[in-house]
Amino acid sequence: MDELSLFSRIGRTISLEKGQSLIWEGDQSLIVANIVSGLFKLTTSLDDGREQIIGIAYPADFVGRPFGTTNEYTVTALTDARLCVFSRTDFDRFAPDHPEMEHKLLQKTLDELDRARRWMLLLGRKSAPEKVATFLLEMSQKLAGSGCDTADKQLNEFELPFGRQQVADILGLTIETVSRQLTQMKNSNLIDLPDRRHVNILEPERLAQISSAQTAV
Amino acid sequence: MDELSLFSRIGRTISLEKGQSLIWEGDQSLIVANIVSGLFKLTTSLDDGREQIIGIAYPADFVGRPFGTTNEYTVTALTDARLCVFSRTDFDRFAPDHPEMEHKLLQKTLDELDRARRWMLLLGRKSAPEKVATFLLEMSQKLAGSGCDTADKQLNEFELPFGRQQVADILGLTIETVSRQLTQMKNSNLIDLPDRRHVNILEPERLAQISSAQTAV
DNA sequence: CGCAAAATTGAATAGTCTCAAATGTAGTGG
DNA sequence: CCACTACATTTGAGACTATTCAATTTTGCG
Repeated sequence: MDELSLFSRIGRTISLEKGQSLIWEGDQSLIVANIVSGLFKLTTSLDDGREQIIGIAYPADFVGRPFGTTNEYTVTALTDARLCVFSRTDFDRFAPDHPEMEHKLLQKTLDELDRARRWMLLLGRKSAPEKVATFLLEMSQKLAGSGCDTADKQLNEFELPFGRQQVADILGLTIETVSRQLTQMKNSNLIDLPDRRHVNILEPERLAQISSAQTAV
Repeated sequence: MDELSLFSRIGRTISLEKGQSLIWEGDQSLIVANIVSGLFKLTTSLDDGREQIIGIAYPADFVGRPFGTTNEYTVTALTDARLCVFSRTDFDRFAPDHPEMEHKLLQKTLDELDRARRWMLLLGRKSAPEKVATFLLEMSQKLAGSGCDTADKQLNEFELPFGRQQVADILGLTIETVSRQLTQMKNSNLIDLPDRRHVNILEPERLAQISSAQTAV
């Protein structure tokens, strides 16, 4: 990310408080940004308020729509956060002259596309128990990657960075269904829920079975 | 696409018959390809056979996973088709030296990501009637873009390149539900279905209302 | 402690799916 | 040209899952 640090000079660092939005769906694409710290949700909504979380952005992730005129989604801070913001036109001019940066952005975008498409299978074809199980396993893997406590590939005890409604918006369910599935899993001793933000996976294998993981051939 | 034609020399053109697959989910990513002619579906499946179509690829589209080891989805021809195929390792070596090509690929990938995310809203939050209405409008727009008959922005009479089961796999519904929604729309005189592959949109505005299109602010 | 927000629980409903049967369509060979 | 077959689609009835709406409980915070 050498060139990115070079590029950083034409950007400016800003802070956002939890709940504030950086970009709105439907607005003109005026800025792009690199996340320095904090967690963001990317969302689209329907007129009547139904909302779908279409992505989560972590530190080092890139948000905004370069080379395009319109933002297709809203970007909102889930925690207090800091970003390095660039004007989109500056970025669009700068990028073609810095192929190494574009290459990295391409790789990130390809990864994001794979993730989005994997999630489409969940949204279109999985049942509520399958959705919740998949979500919990995915979170345990993602949060393990950040390397908090152990160097394990999976962390069975972790803090959820989302409220129940947000989990529902990620899975395409209602908050009530998410709640019911979680308590049911707790009652089956698959997981423990010490408080509403913490999850403890007691039986990862059984949870994986429930999640209908694709056959790793 | 000048550099692409240069690149084409290290690729070879192949033909696929309707129904044949070029790439399998879970397999190693050995090839990437440019579509010359024909239509493809990108799919992921669960163990028990449930399938989700996560994308459609048209001529000039790029398929396969560069800069990665595993294919996350299956690529299958929906019609007889021709492609220009490259070994992934060749492509991966070639690409970083051809920033203009990478730039175009980045733009395509960003567009794909936007489309995938828009579809996540449909899969996660829309009802069956909304899904079918959205699908019909999207198809009429996409097929109008190819410029068959008129230069209109929307073509109200068109041929569906999918069977009912494929429509179901695109929308995350069952074939029966798709069928019921279509006949219901036909009975309401919203659309006409001359034969099972042709659709005629009689009332685009009313269909747009049903589709719960996002507010274009 | 008391309040507002978040989460859980319950009962009833609606919507989609499942399973089964009937109908329609395209392609083949007589 | 027609009958026959295989396959795709439609239709129907019933079951079941997730939603809706309402009420209750829990949590975090001033």
